[in-house]
Amino acid sequence: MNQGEHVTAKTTARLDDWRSFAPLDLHPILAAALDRFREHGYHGTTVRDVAGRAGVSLPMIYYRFENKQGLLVALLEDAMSEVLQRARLADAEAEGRVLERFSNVVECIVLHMTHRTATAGLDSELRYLEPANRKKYAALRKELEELLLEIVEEGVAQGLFEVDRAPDTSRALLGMCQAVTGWYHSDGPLTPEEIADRYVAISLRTVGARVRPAPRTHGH
Amino acid sequence: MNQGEHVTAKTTARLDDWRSFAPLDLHPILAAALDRFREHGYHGTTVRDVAGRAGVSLPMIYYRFENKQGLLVALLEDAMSEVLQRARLADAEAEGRVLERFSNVVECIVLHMTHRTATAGLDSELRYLEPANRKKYAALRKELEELLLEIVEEGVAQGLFEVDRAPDTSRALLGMCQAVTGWYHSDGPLTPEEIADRYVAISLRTVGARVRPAPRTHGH
DNA sequence: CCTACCGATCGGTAGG
DNA sequence: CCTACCGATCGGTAGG
Repeated sequence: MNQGEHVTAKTTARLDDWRSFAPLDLHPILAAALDRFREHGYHGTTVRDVAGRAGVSLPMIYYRFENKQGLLVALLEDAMSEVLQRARLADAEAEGRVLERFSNVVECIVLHMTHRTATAGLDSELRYLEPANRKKYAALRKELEELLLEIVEEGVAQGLFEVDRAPDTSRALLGMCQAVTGWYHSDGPLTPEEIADRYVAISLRTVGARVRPAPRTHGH
Repeated sequence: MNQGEHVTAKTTARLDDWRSFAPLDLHPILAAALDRFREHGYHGTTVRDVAGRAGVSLPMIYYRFENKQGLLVALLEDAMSEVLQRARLADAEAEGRVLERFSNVVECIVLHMTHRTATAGLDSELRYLEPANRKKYAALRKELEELLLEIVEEGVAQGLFEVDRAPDTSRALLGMCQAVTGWYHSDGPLTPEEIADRYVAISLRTVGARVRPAPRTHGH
């Protein structure tokens, strides 16, 4: 069962600032797989394509990874682990102030969708994961959903937010953020930071936030 | 170049009530293709799979449709045409009352995402369309986006809605609705109508609608 | 509207 | 007996 040293995830570097995004430091094979999956989808990509683009032999892929599925698993889990880690930092930084917790987490998620569009956009390929792999990924995503839900519920409890149903609302918000990967391009008119700010404002309305925080400006 | 009588779209029946959804009356080949595309994706589906499930020979597929791409094109354009047609009816029914126009259109879009989850969920396969086909589909979708945007802008103009940027907000709303196809199941706890109602409420907050008399605590 | 096929390529693995 | 690979090819299947 256990063979060699397959690269699974753990490509993510240590994070100290949840707002800063260094270029993804992926194994060349994963970088190639990501590129092809984004362009042709999981099933539209051949392992030979990946090998060719990575400049390695096809057997090399199977030496480093269990199989084609292993490539998708590594990319998906890497991305989800990273955004989850960032979201927890963003949350913690607010030191319990609900409005700021909410704003930080939404900002962080949208920054992830823009700075990490390629990996974040792989979310739609999740259905091609084998059941065991999907379960692991779903568990990670559920943690993110529950973090946001908990914040929304706390906001309601404190009378700062007004929503009819917190679970529906937080799920809707997450879907709204995820959809950014469908249209964002790094050469578009808006920076990731601008988009994140706008989505924070939109999200605050969605939860019926009573107090509007002073607009944040991004200096240089 | 031109051969036979290819089924393109036009499977949609005439609509008189935008809230009622009859079962999709798809050509058996398209129904089979839809089933396989949903389960394995476009590239994960073989034309032989489709033939087998439809109970026809593989060449029969190519007799009725131009190629594999033609199956996806027909399904995608059919679905988008239908929701667009419904949205226009939903809009017209409000006879210019902005709050109702907005509520109707959002309700209608969410009803589409739930009653038509299979076809609506094919949206993520749009990137596999050849450029010419994608352009046609994108044009249809843009009409829906612009309908919603126009309503949001009118609401702002009339002082009924409060948003920072109408284009961002309406795009975010559409993404929020589209995401419903990712989790909705007909055997879940909520009916399409219940989900639509909840999304209307959420969306009204998102546009800052003065849906009920604002609590007059102090001046604003 | 079927049988019979094609050029090429699929994901994955052999021996060395 | 391990690692990092190679050229060649496996049994089957792809869209047409």
